[in-house]
Amino acid sequence: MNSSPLSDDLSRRERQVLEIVIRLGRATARDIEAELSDAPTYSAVRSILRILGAKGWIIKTQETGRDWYAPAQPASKAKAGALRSMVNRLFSDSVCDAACALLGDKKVKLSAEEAQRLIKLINEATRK
Amino acid sequence: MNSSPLSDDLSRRERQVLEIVIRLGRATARDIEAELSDAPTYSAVRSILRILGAKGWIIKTQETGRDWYAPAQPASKAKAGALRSMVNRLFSDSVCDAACALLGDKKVKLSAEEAQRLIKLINEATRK
DNA sequence: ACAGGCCTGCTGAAATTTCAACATTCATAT
DNA sequence: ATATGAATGTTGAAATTTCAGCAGGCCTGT
Repeated sequence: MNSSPLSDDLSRRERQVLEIVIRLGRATARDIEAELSDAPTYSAVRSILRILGAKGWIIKTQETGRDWYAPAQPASKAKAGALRSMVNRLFSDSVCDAACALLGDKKVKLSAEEAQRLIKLINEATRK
Repeated sequence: MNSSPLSDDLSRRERQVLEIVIRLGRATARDIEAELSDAPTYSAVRSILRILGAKGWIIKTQETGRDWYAPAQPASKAKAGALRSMVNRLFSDSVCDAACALLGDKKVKLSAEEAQRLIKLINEATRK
């Protein structure tokens, strides 16, 4: 079925690191070490990256002898996929319920532009 | 800071199980065993539940000698929190970007009621 | 050219997670 | 009242995850 990337296939550290790679889009091991709040050794970070590579979640490229890591899927797809997977697991796959939970938070404020962008998408997704 | 429930504090299995408890709202160990696609022993499921209890994520109540498990927070809060945490980690905390990723999926279809519900929330969240 | 620093690849051990088995207790139906 | 099936609590070993150290290679600046 639907592979649940950030959920079922990865250990805790692996997921943490993959999420950082996805958020940054492209990063070196040092970047990731810096992002990790409770980071272990640089060496350990690299171990995790190697595992993520072996599992096919990230790809490694060389540039002047330095390794760069990026999500195997385009970052936007990886993000959307992760979100959908969580919606599936937590909200019984109801995108509407999830979006409501997100937008219903009193602390969330939107600019006029943001509101417009969202409303446009909603209209497009509404069946006539 | 913001505790990242389903992210940093839990092992893979623990998160899997907690997500089920949150989705169901209230469940017995047997229920969870049934929901787990790659379930181990009933006994193992209970081990995980015990750990989740010790960590404070779920609470256990007795009813005619049977144990029921429920999220320590109301399920709706737990869900919203998990979502927010993912938005924070993957979308640099931009609720708008996350909602767009969710609603922008071509396969997502909304009913007229759903669209209305969302638009109402968006209006309320938009600063004048 | 070479020294210093930072990178990589690899390896194996510590720590955690995951799991199953066992003994015991409790509800229920006969 | 008691037998039966199912639930619980606990323990500890297997499996995985997590991590650090080391050797060697590649840039860079002097």
